[in-house]
Amino acid sequence: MTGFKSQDEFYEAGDRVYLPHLSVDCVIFGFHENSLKVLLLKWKNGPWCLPGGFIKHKESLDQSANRTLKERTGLTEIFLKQFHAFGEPDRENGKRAKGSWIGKRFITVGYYALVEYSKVFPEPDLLSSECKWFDVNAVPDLIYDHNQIMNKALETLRLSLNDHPVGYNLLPEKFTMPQLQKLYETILGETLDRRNFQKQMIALDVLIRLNERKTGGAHKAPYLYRFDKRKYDKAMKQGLRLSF
Amino acid sequence: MTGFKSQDEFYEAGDRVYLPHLSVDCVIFGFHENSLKVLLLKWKNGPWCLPGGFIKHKESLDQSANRTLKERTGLTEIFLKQFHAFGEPDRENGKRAKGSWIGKRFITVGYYALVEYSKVFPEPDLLSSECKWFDVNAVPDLIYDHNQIMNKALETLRLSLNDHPVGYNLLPEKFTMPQLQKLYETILGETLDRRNFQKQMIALDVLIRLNERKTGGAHKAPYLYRFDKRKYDKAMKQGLRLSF
DNA sequence: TTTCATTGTGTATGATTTACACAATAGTAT
DNA sequence: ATACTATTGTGTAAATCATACACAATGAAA
Repeated sequence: MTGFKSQDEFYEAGDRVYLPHLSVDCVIFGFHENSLKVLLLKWKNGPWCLPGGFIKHKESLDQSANRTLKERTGLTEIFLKQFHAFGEPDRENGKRAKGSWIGKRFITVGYYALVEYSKVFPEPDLLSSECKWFDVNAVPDLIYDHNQIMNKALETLRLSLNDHPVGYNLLPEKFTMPQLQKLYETILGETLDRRNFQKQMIALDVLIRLNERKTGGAHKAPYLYRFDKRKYDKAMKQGLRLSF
Repeated sequence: MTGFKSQDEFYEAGDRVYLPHLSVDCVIFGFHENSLKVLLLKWKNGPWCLPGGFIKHKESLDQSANRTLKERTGLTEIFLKQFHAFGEPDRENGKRAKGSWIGKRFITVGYYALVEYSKVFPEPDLLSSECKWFDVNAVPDLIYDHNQIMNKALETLRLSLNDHPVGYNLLPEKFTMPQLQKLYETILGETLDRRNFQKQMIALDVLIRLNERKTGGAHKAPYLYRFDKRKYDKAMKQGLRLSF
């Protein structure tokens, strides 16, 4: 909602800047304390919703989604992927502001993002009072069809796990094997064998084990790893194939 | 373009019926004479393009795509799947009709369909003079970004082959194992081992071998098969897993 | 110093995938 | 009629991959 000073101004004049009937919504995933999180916004005096935005007249869908993401998280150059367009005519039942351009029917294009939790500083937008992380298993009732959109994003993420080693996008630079495994287990919603998991990850040949261990935990200190960017990019181009 | 009597009327008054800035485009795949085909339209005095349509004010995206498909092929209840939305601001460079609603920028939602070639009777629309099948390997230069849209559809189809036994949608009711294999080979763009292919297909347990053979070929007559709808549907629900 | 939860590591078994060859047959050519 | 040719139908062995599983080492906390 760049360029608007107030909510009223946005309601009245948004259609000079944005295409009518079209929006993007972002399902922003992060990983923290062994659980998968999603970033949500709370409307002023209203329900929670996915962070979204509109499409400027000379802007691509991807640019619009990136802009939304930057405004909510401060992040640029992050993993962002379109996954589905939602266009039921009644998807926004109960919409207010009937008269305004924004009260009209909207088709929304869903994107999901994978971000490093610790690098995000959630920022509400003009219309919202709060912006914060929720555990994906404890998402409240969202506005319109936003629960459905979120679930579809999660499903897409699950299905694409085997082609995209998501650790690279969701974990901090240095991480442990148990952390990486928890990430997979959280996304898949099932537990995995520790030894077999490690074997497969090592076999991908995109990880470097550092000569450091993560201390501070109450037990045996695990090794730290990082991704080998060169090998990672090469593997991505060829298309990975995992089997969980 | 239901309801319009002429091209002029459609150009002038389309925006009373359709949402602005939004369209759907359909990549309709068929299989004939051992090659994968795609159905294209030719604009009057213009280039070839994908069959597309617009979204009525109270219509969902899926309904709009289904309507387009029905109008071009006569078919209903066919396999139709949304795969991507295309929204570059310059994707329609060189567009005519600048003044009209239709001359404005459009975001298009891509669908691909799998249809039985022999059941289709291609019908041009108001704006086009021809509607016919092209081999996917011999598609002409299409308007705007339609080549890109088609390629993305093909890529999506390839990636989803292992979850959707496409034979059911693309082949006639009775077909031979070599036909089914050719279909897979054509979509994947690689050859497969004959015995291993058959083994996997049989193992899916969705095929019934008939006590008939296909005669007329110059060589040994192959058995005919058909899908066992019950088992097929059941297998679909559980999610297939092939490995080509 | 003991305890406890967690980490690091290898092998054997079963399942899956791949590679591969020869006899039967339906038309075609002679 | 006969031989020819391209294509079909079929099974097994080897290699690869996925799975199941246990014990010693360690770091912090008690």
